[in-house]
Amino acid sequence: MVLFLENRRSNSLGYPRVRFAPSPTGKLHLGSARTALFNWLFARHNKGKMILRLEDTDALRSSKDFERDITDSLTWMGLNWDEGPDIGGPYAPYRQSARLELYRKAAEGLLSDKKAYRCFCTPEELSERKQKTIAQGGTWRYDRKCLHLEEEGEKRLLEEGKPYAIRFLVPPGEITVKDLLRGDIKVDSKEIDDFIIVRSDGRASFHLAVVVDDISMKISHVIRGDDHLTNSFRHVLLFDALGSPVPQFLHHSLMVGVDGAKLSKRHGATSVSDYREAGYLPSALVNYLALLSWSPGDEREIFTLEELTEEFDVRGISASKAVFDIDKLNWLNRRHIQRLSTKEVVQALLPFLKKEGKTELLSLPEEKLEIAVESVRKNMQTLRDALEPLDIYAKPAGYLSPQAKSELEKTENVSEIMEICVSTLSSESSSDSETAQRIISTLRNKAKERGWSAKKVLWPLRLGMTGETIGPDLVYLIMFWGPKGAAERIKKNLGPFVNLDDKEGPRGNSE
RNA sequence: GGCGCAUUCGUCUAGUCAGGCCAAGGACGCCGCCCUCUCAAGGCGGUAACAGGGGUUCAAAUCCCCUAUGCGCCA
Repeated sequence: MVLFLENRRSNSLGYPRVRFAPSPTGKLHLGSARTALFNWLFARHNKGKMILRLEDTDALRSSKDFERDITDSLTWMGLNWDEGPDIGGPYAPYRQSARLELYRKAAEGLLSDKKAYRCFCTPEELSERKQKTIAQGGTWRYDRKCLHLEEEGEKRLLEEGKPYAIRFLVPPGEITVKDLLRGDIKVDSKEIDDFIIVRSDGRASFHLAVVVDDISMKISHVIRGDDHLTNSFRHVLLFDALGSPVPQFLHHSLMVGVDGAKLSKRHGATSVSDYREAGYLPSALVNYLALLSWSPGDEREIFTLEELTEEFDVRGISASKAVFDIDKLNWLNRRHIQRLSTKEVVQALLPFLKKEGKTELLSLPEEKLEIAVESVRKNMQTLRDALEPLDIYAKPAGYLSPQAKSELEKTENVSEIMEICVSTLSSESSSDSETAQRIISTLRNKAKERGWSAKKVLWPLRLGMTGETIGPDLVYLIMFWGPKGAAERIKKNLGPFVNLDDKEGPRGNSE
């Protein structure tokens, strides 16, 4: 992407100040999380400050639960903030519901400076005039009917208590948004309506509130989604009208679903907490979100938050939309799980084991649980992927799945083979990895002596020990149960199938 | 409807600012092979793209113009 970097600081503090300003009207969305990440990386890389501001003026849709989900999710991802509603800061308060007075004052100031005016048009009147204009083939803009109200007329309407909105008087000329990714974006102000800054119910519009907050919180860089690009024209106007320098903008692309539409519920899980519960590591999610639209410029793909902080550069951000691809996230999650030690994987897994009520596994001695986890971790894409495979260690002996049974029925010399397995296992007693490996190679040799393939012995061994056709590597199974324990399991699982207590098996003792 | 932004393999992207190193590189996915007691994992290999059209130039994915498409915002 072409560069449009400027060193000019837009605040007077000499260090960058960025903000993440979610509305607590839903759980933290992946798209918002990506915006938060870009802000955070920008702040941390440039030794600036990250501000969390809650845009909670919509009392009906905002809730404390959502607020908690947002802060918990950010914290989980490792994205902290230097100022915010919970920790305060020099520009408090950090929630818009506590800043209404500021917006009211700003609106009054604009009104008395003649940079804004009262509009008494009702939605019905507006819609009627709009329809008419369109029917005549025109392009509708607010017609400034109320800008031209006689003083007397306005006074009368006010006295009557007629509700009014406050509109910003858009000055003529060209408006420029300076964007770090896209350069100078210009538009003729004729294209911009005299937009509403205070609604008829007295609430400040999004535009007014954001700009007033960004000014008073001395925000130097506004990093947000592409969907705000054309809103920024209005914001530039407001910064000017309020006598403030305009911050540097960066509008990153939107994250969309496979169908190209903005990522939403119908694409499946969309909140950070959904992914947390689905067994994704925060480091993997962060890595994935960063890699969507950002590239270090070389071929590296696996990054920790620390590495990203070090490497992050807005020049690496792409301006085009990014399709959310669960396959790549899965792959990255796998890689991040692989980077952990087995002890760390166990730790990450504990909440899931508890939640799923895996009490047999939770009551295992630490080293047994570690062997179990070690044996399944290479097949894990998500933490949840460990749950089902681990069940094999929780099941008591005395069971043969239909598939395992049918496999054993197909096996020739099954009694002889099982007898070899049991006697080999019984001759060892240590549960360490070397012993387990030695048992396997002994069995391989014994197969070879008889002119058999290794599979001829090892496959029935698996079936006999686990009662299942699929499961972890044999070495881990032997380590987990111990050689003697493994032999016992074979006897119990195969009890009704072959008589192993009888030293003279059906085919006789071949050793 | 107006305005704005975007457009390289199915997907994420490198390359575009400083035209030749690009018969376009990497990664995910997919396919195949190897490994192998199972399921996998892993290793190796393959597949596949400069939206279209004009121009500028000795040379264009890269510069200019037009068109198309997608998305966003405002109503």
